[in-house]
Formats: sequence, C-alpha cells, structure tokens
Amino acid sequence: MPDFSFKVTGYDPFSRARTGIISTPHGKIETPGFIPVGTQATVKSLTPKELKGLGIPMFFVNTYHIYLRPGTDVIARFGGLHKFMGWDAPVITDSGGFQVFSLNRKKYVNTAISEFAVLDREKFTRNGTLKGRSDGVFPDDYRPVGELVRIDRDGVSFTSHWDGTEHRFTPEISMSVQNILGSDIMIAFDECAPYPTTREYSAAAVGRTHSWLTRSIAAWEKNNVRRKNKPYQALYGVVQGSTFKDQRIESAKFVSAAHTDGIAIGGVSVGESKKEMENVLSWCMPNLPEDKPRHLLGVGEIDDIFTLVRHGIDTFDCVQPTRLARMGHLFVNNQIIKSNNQKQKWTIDINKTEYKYDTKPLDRRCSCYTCRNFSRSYLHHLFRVRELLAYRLATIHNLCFVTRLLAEIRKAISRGSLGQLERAWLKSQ
RNA sequence: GCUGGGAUGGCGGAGUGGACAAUCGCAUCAGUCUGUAAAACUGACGCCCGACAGGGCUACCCAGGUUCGAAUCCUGGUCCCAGCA
Repeated sequence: MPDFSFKVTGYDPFSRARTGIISTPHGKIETPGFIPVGTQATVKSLTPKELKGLGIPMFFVNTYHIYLRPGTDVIARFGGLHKFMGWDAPVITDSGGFQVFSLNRKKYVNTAISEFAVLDREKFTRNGTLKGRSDGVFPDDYRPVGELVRIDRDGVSFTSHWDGTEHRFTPEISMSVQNILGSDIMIAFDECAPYPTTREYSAAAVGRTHSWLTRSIAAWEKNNVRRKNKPYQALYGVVQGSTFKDQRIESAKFVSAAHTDGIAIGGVSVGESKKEMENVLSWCMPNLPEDKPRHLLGVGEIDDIFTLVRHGIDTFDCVQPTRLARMGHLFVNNQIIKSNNQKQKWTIDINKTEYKYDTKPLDRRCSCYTCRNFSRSYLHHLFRVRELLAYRLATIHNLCFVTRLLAEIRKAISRGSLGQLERAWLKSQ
C-alpha cells in the first residue's frame, strides 16, 4: 500500500525553492502547494467537487473543532473524515495547538456587575476585548475571565467556545483524535506562543512543544500498529521558538532529528512583522532535512507566498483567501492597489459603491467560473444584499487565483525563473 | 365634521424640562483580517475649525410663549393616522 513519500523534483538555482510531490494514501500533492483551510470539515461554502475543479489537492481540518462538534464518535461511524465529508483526496489535520493561541485572548467582565455578566457595551468590543486597550491594561473593577485555555506541562485544558464545557488536550489525546479522523497528514500537538512574548516564556513553550512531540510520536506509532489495514497516517512535528534565533535553530534541529514524515513550522503570522517572519524562516530552513516535506502553518498572503517558497517551504495553509473572499475582498491580477499605509494589496473590495455599475468581470484574465459568468456589478449586488451565492462565487475566485499562482510558481521553479516571477508580482514601490 | 393618537437626524425608532448634537437598529463611509470563537470585527456618521484636547454654528413639523434653561411644558397653525359620523 502506498504509504507516504516525498520526492523533490527540481530546485530553483537562485534560492532554496524546490518543486516536489507528496504522495499520500488518498493522492498526491504537487509542491509548492497551497492548502486551503476547512476548519469544520468544510472549506466554507464549496463542495468537494468544486474544490477538485479548482485544483485543490488537500485541505486542512481542525482537530479541536471536530472533536467538539460533531465529536469523534460521529466521525468514527464513518471510519474517518474522508467518508464523512465526501472527500476522497488527502486531508491534513491540525493538532489543536493553534487554539492554545487563538482561544487564549483575554476577555473582560465588570465584576461589580456580575461574574459572568454580559459585557459592558461601552467598554468592550463585541468580541469581549477591551476597547482601545490592546496593552491588556484594564480598570480595577474588571478582571479577565473566560480565558478559554489553561496550559500545563502535561497538556492544555480548554473551555469549549460553543457551550463552556471543559475539555482536555494532551499529545496522546490529539493523536488519538486525529487517528479517528483518519487524516493523511497529522500535526503533532504543539503550543503556539503569543506574540510578543518573552524569551523565557517562548523557551518554556518550545520545551513543552518538544516534549509533546516525543509523546505524540510514541502515541502515533502505537496507533499505526493498531490500524493495520487502514491507510497510513503521516506525522509532522512542529518547530516553535517565536522570534528568537537560538530557540528557532534549536527547535528546528530537535524536530528534524525526530522520527516524523515531515516538518511544520508554527508560531508565525501571529502578529510579528513580515521581516521577522522571514528571519524565522531563514533560521529554521537550513536546519531542516532536505528529504522531508516542510509545511508552514498559517501563512499565505500573496507576498508571503513568494517569501516562503524562496525559503524552501513545500506546503502552507492559510485562511486568508477564503476569509477575504467572504468579506468581499477579491483578488485581482496585475492590479496593484496600495492601501493607506502603502502596503501592497492584491484585492479589490467588491462592496464599494464604485462597482455598482461595473459591468466588467472581476478579472478579465481569470478563467474561473465566477469571472467567466458574472460581472463586478452582480457580485457587488450579491454582497450588498448578503446573498449566499456571493460567498460561493467569491471563494471560487480567490481559491482559483491562489491555486493558479502556485501553478505558475512551480513552473517558474522548474524553469529557473522564480525570481522574475516574483519581481513581476511584487512590483512594489 | 367630531373624538383620540402622532409629527425626532438618509430610514426605522428611543427620549418627554438641564447629564442631548440627541440611546439603539438599518443604511452609508473608512479600516482590519495570515495553523478560522469570522457570511466577522472596529471606527466615523448635522455643518465648520482642529492631529488630539476641544471650540463655533444650526437643529427634534411651523409660529409664538413660559423658564436661568425646551426635542421635552403652554397657545395657535399645518400635515398624518385610527375610531365615530
């Protein structure tokens, strides 16, 4: 049975970029490849058939979310996510490690009113964060509550964001849940530290991540023995270390030495600058083995894509294309728009009134279903009235856009013209 | 025609003597979004000056009036709605 393999098929002569093919029991992934996120066992708004039509090779499902809803007992009845979702191509599952970060944001409540009071609207955003206080300072009457995450040496306790029930994740639990999910690629349970953080905290998080990797591997090996006739599940270890060079290098070496099928880099795109993120890559990548695939967790803005490919990343996942699509921010080729802060953008906001009478397609050069059949005016209308089709057409377009960019990148690497392609796309200033 | 109710910012709709340039929702405008607590969130939203603090002007149907002070009370109009003729 074809287990899991990775073959490098070409190198860019001017950078660390490379092309390759990842083989899994459910199919192959050409690299560098973009992996869209389908947190709740669906890439929001699209069918598996549509995803395949867009050339999506694999998508990313979140173990934490599926564990909570619908629950592993449901997935077990289907023998795994593939059958449950009606998707027969590869699936990668996250470990729940990112929720250690994302669910850990502080919320506040006025204790003078009530322990669990509805948040004071004057002082709080609807998300429960304090208005105008990104520094975390809050008045005496207020104390942080609803921290949904408590981390200890052994694992992490979560309060469900759905119903407030308590749950515990450890490396063993994460592995066993992912085992039931039956993903082709699993991610070892890790801790994604917040940014900014102290050198000391980050070191502790790296320590936990490493010890959890060792435990993840042990659990994984046991599970693989038990699985017998079931498809092989690959495991990726996660490199952490925030923006500290020595910690990143140490972590890269540790994870590289571990017995895994691939390596993921985590703890980036959590608030640090793009320059810092590139630094992290430059510290990690030279310390990773050539023969294992490398995944970058949670990165994928257009300019980032070139950065990560140049540094030798093979796959990466990101919510950006699908989330922006649902917000009406649609990728447009060769149209460079600068926002107020002079940051380069590749999207137009179809909600803007300027598109009301725009009978042109979104992107004349795009051959996706959306661009072939609909005008900007129609898309503008669908978004303004919040019709469901808006999200579908937008997601189709944005995913098509990114997928096509990656195809161009693979071609450019094999031709040795990646640098030119990047310059053409990032003709900034 | 009589009786009762009502007219508030682009719209809906609070407020019923000072904390009101006026809660809130919608709409509008601007911004944010990177392993998705996200079909989300944040901010602005009468006019003018100001980077901010703040200041000035005009405002709650119209016209008078009471009051230190009126969107709020009184008088007279105009218009709208409901019931009865």
